Amino acid sequence: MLDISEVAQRTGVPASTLRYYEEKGLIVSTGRRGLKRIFAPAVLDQLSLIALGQAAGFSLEEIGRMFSANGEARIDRKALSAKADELDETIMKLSAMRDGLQHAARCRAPSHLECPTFRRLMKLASARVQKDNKAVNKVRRERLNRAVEGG
Amino acid sequence: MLDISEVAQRTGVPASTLRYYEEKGLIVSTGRRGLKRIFAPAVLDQLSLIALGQAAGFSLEEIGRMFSANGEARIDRKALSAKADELDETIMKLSAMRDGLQHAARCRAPSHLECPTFRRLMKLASARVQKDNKAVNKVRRERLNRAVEGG
DNA sequence: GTACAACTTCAAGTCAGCTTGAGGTCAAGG
DNA sequence: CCTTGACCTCAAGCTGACTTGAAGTTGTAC
Repeated sequence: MLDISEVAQRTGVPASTLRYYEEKGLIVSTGRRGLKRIFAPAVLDQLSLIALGQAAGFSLEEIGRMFSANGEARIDRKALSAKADELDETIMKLSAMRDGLQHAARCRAPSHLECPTFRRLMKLASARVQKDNKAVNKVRRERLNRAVEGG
Repeated sequence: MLDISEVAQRTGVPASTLRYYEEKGLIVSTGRRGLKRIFAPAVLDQLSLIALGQAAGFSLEEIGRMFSANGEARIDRKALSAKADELDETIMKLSAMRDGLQHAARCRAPSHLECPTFRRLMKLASARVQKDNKAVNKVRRERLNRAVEGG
């Protein structure tokens, strides 16, 4: 049985975040000693699972829907497979981007704006940047770096 | 010369966003007719460039640093190449994730938590999920979908 | 038995990338 | 000349994932 600071120390997840996750139903504490939360060691696995989900680009809400908060993280295999497919699509798109950027870096056109390949990429990127924009971005790559560091 | 609604219509970027981008120095309007902004057609390219950058996962700030706001978007080839490499790393990591998820979906272990491959993945993902977490996530895949739609 | 460090709750703040709303201006058409 | 609607500004609001701070509680060491 672990107290919150032990969990924090072992996982690198701050205590404030652990409380937040519990509030959101992503993890559970198995009891209290006075006021203080007590966690079962299984929570460590839970947290790894959450980190995995985040690194794969899923929101906490999605992660919450993927598996239960009590130690027994039973993931629906169909859902997992669907997520893998989603990820695969993302990967293919990012690959196209990467290739475009690489081309632009090598390309000898006087300006990227005059490089046909670069323009094609730009066109792709600007196609249908419609409404329904909402939240944010950025952390993802950082989180990924921390998560899978070393490949 | 285009007014803001024409730019909005042609690019799918809302007027409010265009004003926001101008405020942030990502684009420039070439003048005013009365109060109303006037844009040079070059802004359309600018906006494509911004969309491209966002789709590749860069923040507006990074994008701003990569090229100037006036039509002449001269991108440093070295920076481009570096970004491509960054993207490549991201892709490799996401690929590892995808493979892990696929494995977990097929794997016959009673619970994913008992599947060695899945555990290895989790370990990777949870390694060094340290401090310095900040902003958000999520939109990225969506934005990418809009941006590169159709691969 | 008392000090104190470590916990607790709850409300508010942060960040990016925008959107929304109130209230104001002004060029063009009738 | 006057109306109108598209534009303007500025401030505030929104989402997700947390963090921070104030104020209260408490197991443990002395």
